[in-house]
Amino acid sequence: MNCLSLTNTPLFHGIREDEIREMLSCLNAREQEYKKGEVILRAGDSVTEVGLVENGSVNIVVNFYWGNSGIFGHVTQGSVFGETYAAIPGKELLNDVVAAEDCLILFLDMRHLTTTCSSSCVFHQRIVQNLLRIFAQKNIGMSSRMMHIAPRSLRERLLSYLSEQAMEHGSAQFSIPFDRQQLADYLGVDRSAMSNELSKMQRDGLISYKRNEFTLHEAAEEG
Amino acid sequence: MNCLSLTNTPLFHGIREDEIREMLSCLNAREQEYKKGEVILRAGDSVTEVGLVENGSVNIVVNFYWGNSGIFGHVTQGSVFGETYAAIPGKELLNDVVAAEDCLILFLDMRHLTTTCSSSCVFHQRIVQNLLRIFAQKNIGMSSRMMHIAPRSLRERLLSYLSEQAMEHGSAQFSIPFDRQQLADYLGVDRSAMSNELSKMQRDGLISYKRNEFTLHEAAEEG
DNA sequence: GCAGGTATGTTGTTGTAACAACAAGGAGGG
DNA sequence: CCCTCCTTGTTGTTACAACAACATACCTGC
Repeated sequence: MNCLSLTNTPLFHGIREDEIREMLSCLNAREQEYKKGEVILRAGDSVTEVGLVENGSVNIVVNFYWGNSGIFGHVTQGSVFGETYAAIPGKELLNDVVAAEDCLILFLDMRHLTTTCSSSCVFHQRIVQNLLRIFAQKNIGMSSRMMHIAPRSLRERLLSYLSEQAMEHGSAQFSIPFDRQQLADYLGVDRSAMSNELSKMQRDGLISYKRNEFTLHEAAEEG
Repeated sequence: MNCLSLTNTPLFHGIREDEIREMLSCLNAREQEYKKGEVILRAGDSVTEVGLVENGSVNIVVNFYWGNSGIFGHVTQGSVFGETYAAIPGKELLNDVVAAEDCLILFLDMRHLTTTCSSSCVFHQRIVQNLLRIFAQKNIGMSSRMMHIAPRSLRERLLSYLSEQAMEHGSAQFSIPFDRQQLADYLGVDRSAMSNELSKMQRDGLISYKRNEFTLHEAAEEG
């Protein structure tokens, strides 16, 4: 049933399967199955556990005051949810977590995760580092997206994104991991408007591109 | 010189001043002063330490490919910076950290923070929990802002924000912590356009407000 | 090579939000 | 009280991005 090897999850990365099995009881872990559509966590709950998706996937659902709701995140096999709220004791959950398909969730108590027990301190440390890394990666992802969405104009958003990509690749020439539609969604703009703006930027000599291959040009080339 | 009590910082919260002093050597801590404008961390650096602002404040500065740059964050006394990158070994910093004024920084090695030493395990645990809380709060702040900025239209952004505020206050009537300009900046829109939209929404019967006091109305009231 | 589908680019129209400029309320100080 | 500063609301104009509809390029299986 459980096809997922916990060693390969971000949370247990660096710990052997047999060591994990040993830890689970000490960690006060519990497994629970959910049918598609079942609510796993509800807005208003006080969360003390991290949920690890062993099978299937879950949606993060936000409910608005006027009754409508929207899917704000999707957590797939091997990833965790609820960690943000579990890390702030007493903080009430602001969204629902709903099974996107039939799924199996492993719940781990946050306090047990972060508190060293007598038997396996070294693994606790490892898990803590993994947890911190998970948070940090989420943080980086969100803050760079924020950075790109902050400018008002379409062109500035594109420049901000391409600028960062160039930085990351350490080169003015690179390929991006998105197709046009995905990039548009990421930047929160319309796809065709974006395509349009890209070709204007190319005409203006700022960039050149072919499909996903981009090259950034110098700013002031007019001597 | 050091007017800041470390006990009152989010990182050392819950640990007494004298206990902190004891820990600092064990934590491999070092203090360093910077003059206004000095670069504390530079894009491309590999960061292993968390910086705690004991005095003054620092700016997070992003450099774009075309030479321009922008201030993307401001870290004040008692708060930390660099924690995100220190939590991901090997990850290169994507922005500069610059002294916004003369300042004193306490550097703490991330590995020492998260690795229990023989003498004071209980405080390490506390610090780890504090670190996780710091990350989690940053996460919540960013993801809710992302949520509000995601919609294209001004009205939807306002509804998203007001909806969340109602949730948090547990009531359809509440006051918001922003003035109009701050709210506009937060939502990434123009202030006057927002004021305009707010009055339209009031005319449409969706909400009513007076200054910072808002009341949300039912969606379908036509009976 | 051809057919069908998908991804990308192009164009024109329309709505909406930024912008600018100003009016109307408070709040605080002399 | 008057004056000034600051915040908020209002209006009209303009620029720009969403939208729709279509054209072209690219890919895949046949």
